[in-house]
Amino acid sequence: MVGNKRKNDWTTRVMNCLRKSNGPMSAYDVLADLRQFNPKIAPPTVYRALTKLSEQGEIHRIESLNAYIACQCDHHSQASILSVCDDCGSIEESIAPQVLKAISNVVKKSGFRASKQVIELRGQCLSCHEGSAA
Amino acid sequence: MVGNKRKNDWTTRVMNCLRKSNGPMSAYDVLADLRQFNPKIAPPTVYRALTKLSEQGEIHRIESLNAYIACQCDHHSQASILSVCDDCGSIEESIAPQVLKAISNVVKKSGFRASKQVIELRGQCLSCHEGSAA
DNA sequence: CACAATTATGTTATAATATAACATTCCAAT
DNA sequence: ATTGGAATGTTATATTATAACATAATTGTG
Repeated sequence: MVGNKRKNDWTTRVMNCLRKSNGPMSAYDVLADLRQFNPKIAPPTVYRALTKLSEQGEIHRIESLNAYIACQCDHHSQASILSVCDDCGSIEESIAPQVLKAISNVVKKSGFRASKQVIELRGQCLSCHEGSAA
Repeated sequence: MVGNKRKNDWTTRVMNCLRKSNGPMSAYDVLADLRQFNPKIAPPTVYRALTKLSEQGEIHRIESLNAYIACQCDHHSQASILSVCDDCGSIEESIAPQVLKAISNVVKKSGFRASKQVIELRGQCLSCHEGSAA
């Protein structure tokens, strides 16, 4: 085969699973879902797929939730802000060039070389706070 | 008692433990350390203390490491950038008003209300990359 | 092709992180 | 002293993740 891709492998199935999901899934949520294809599938298979997809920027690991979500934009491999609604669990992904710029301005001073950025917001989405007292 | 503080409780001991540490500690690292005061101490005690200290801004939970570190600045409760060196494990904390501003500009548009920001960088600190090919 | 080398996948077991649920103690207010 | 609430202790278990090794598929080379 020419590329490094194969049809119907677990990586593809994990990707499909996350795309079908309305929200973030834990690795074990994904595992449960994949049992439909093979009831004997084990955690390492899922984690390997999640790692690969994450490296490729096709999914995001939400560090503050220990959960995973399909990248919602086309800017794979570009850092984004993940806004997690603590009420409804929805995730919003924002492309954030201004934030990346601001971050690079800050760490430039100290000489730190970032290979990865984690930017997550926890709070309430618009529809969960509008009309409420909070 | 007047305030809500007590001397020599576990919260204080956890705080001291993290302050003495050179770097981030896992909850179980802290647990092991606290066994010197009471060999029978159990995880919930440590997690309760970590939660309380975290809410007060006296320590930071590093989400991408599942570890904890004493706040290194005096700006408790203000979001900061945590730069994690993947080579030596050191953590650098930067106060980041520009970043907070940039983030607020981004999410303002969508109506998301952030109650907490997680901003973490993974990479190499200055002393770990200077003089190296990378 | 035969074979070795490499990479991917499967499998078993266990490590590491975190919390639920309930019991007990402490202490303040009545 | 009693009660009510908060903090702490205790037991058990849930959740997340990886180590270590086995097997199979793929590729490169003579």
